[in-house]
Amino acid sequence: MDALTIHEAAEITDWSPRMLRYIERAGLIEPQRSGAGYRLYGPAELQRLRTLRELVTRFDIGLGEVGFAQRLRSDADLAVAIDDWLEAKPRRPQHVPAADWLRWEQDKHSKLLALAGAATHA
Amino acid sequence: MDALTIHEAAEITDWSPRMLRYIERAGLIEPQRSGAGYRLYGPAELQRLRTLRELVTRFDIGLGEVGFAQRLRSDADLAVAIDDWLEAKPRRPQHVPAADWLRWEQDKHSKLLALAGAATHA
DNA sequence: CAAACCTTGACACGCCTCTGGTAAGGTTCA
DNA sequence: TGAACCTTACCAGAGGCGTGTCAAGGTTTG
Repeated sequence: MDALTIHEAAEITDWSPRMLRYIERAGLIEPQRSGAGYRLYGPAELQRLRTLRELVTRFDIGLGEVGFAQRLRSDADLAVAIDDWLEAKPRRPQHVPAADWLRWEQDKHSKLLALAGAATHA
Repeated sequence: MDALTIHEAAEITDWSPRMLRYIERAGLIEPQRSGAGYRLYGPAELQRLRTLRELVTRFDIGLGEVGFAQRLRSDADLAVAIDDWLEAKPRRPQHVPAADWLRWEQDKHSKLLALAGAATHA
């Protein structure tokens, strides 16, 4: 059998068995199960566990962050909504050509100005 | 003067003054300051506050998430690293026999398996 | 069969987030 | 000047995260 049990996987990836279950519950790494329900970690999962550790320590992020990034790529509505909101910052992204930026910015403004107008009192 | 104080801005955006300060500390919306240090919210900030509220309630996310998305677009290294990790997700097609899958995995992660190889026992 | 695994569920603890307060002190303006 | 704002800096409390541990019970295997 080319798969490790949770304790074995934990040992060689330097996580604890507890954390392996936690990572699974976070939807990050979901190993196969044996007939009796035992978790079975194959080479791919082991590698992913190692790189996950490197990822979170290198950038000092949490598993929740990684899960959110995962959600971001599976939920297009969310990705678009957040991107729009961040884009609306009064800072011009460097990778957008000036002409495109301007036209896009005008579109956006026309939509928002109707709502924003009422707020300018003193 | 075309700018609101924190209490005024809070009232019309349906946040609390406390949360406006919190949102600022989270790096999401940083209003101008008056000479004496008073926060001054202009139309752009007010609109951004409203859309922020809609964003977090619609998708049930936290300010931390929005801040993380912001970090994601300003830190290319982070974005690439997370994207790579998510891309490497092992989706094992059910119709592929185990032996083929294993070889495919080895091709894909050939250099990584050198590290993982020691683990395949049991 | 018994040891040594595995499973889920729960309690616990420290730290962070979100949100509301309050206190001590500076600013604005009638 | 005094009321009514504003500022920062704390305390507080519920809830989530990261982690360990323990209990009750199923599985595997010598």
